[in-house]
Amino acid sequence: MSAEHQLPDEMFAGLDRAGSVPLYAQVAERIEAAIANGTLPVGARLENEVTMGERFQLSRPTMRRAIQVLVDQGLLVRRRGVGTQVVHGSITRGAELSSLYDDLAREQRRPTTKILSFEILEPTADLSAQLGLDISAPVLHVRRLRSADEAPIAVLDNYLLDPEGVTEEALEEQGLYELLRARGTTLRVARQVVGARAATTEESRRLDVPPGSPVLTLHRTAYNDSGEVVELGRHSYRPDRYSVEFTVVNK
Amino acid sequence: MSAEHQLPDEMFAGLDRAGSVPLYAQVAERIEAAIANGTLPVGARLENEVTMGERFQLSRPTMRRAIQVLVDQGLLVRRRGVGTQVVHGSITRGAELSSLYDDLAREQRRPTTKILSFEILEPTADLSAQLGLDISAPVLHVRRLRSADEAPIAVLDNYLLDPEGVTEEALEEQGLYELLRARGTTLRVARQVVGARAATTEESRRLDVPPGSPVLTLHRTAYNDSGEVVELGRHSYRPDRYSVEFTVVNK
DNA sequence: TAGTGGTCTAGACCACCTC
DNA sequence: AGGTGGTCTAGACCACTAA
Repeated sequence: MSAEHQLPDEMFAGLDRAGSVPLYAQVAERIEAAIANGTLPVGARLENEVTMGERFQLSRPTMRRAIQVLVDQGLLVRRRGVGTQVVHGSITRGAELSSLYDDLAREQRRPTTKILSFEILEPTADLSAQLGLDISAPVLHVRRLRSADEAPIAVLDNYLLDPEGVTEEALEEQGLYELLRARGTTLRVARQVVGARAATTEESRRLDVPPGSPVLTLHRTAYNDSGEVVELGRHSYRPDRYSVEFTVVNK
Repeated sequence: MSAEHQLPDEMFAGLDRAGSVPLYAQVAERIEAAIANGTLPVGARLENEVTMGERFQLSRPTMRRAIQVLVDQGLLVRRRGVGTQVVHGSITRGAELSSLYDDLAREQRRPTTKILSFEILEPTADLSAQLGLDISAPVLHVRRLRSADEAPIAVLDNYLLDPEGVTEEALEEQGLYELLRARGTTLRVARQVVGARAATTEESRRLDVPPGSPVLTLHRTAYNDSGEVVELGRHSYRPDRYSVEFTVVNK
């Protein structure tokens, strides 16, 4: 049906085999760039993976892995016996394990944070019940107001199971997740639930919306690379200023 | 730190090498089951991949692939030099490319559907603008009310770019996605945006909630395995009865 | 029938972490 | 130093699609 799309030779030259970036990642980047800049238009059918592997001077498994990265991102679709094609429509990144602060910074807006409260909670049965988690040591609870370009966006409640190294001053400056990275805590997995409800009176005041108007809620449980819970998020967003976007791929 | 967890020999026996289910998928299923039934408790460290591969009589790449499936699902975390561990906390599946109907059926509730409207829309500039897509052929628009156990859950607006084979009667019986599968349309990728807003007057009547109360909205664009748009969804959920859940993995 | 992607093997070498 | 996962190779055979 659709003709095969030939890519220029330049694209296949000069992979860095010595550096620390894996070859499959370098190749995936190049193909993604080709899609982004129109070299590979939407709907185009790519050369087959064997030929592309030869042009990159890569083995077939490595070439396949590069393509798979983009399939998992929802940029390409593959069919046995047919080929690989670029998905139609604008390219949007899926949900990432980043914070709202990172999201806004990426979009070139000026995010600001105001700390509303900053306190250590003692481990009680009540707290465990409220968080749905067995709490056995003091927990840091932070409530913040996140704005962009002076406009309020979200009220963020976060519970840190290990408060070490997190200060009120640092939080004013950078995102919580950036702070955790700096501390050596790596977040590997997060489970998120998105819902909606009416704003509480405090939320309506903070977000400058009428009492009882809708807010978008996001509950997040984040795990470190040992699989332990390190952080809980309970966030409320102004729905006219924020929404949650993600891509789903059928395997 | 944490001791290695030994798995019973039975678990490694009897893979089906002749059937159509890939070996890596069979192995992933077994490990997932072991996590689900407590054979592999949360936080447990697995044997290393080489040993497990030998016990399954699999090559290392195949064993790795099986493990990677579960890492991508957020069930396992891996660290070089350390090992593979089970993530703490309850196991929840990530967002899948399924419909609300499928979700409810999986949870053993009795989903019902009432068709509110069923019409073919002619391709006009207005429609293209409304859907944010270039519409050049007639489109099927369906509005449905989805309930479970008699309680209304969602108002579903769907736009099918190729209406062939979809009838009002069939939609009463089965989910839209099931119907599309039966027609030979496979949905491969979907981009989704979750938001919130106040219910319209119709929504408040249909969902039996006060006018202006919050609804959770989900916009979905679904693509077939040629990467073409096949369906658009514009859904409004009663937020006390539905939320969107997904897992994010940092790579 | 020819061409495509999907699966699987049996190695190799390396980077990283812990002791 | 020893053990872990991460990357890469060079093949093989198969399932599916389209002409």
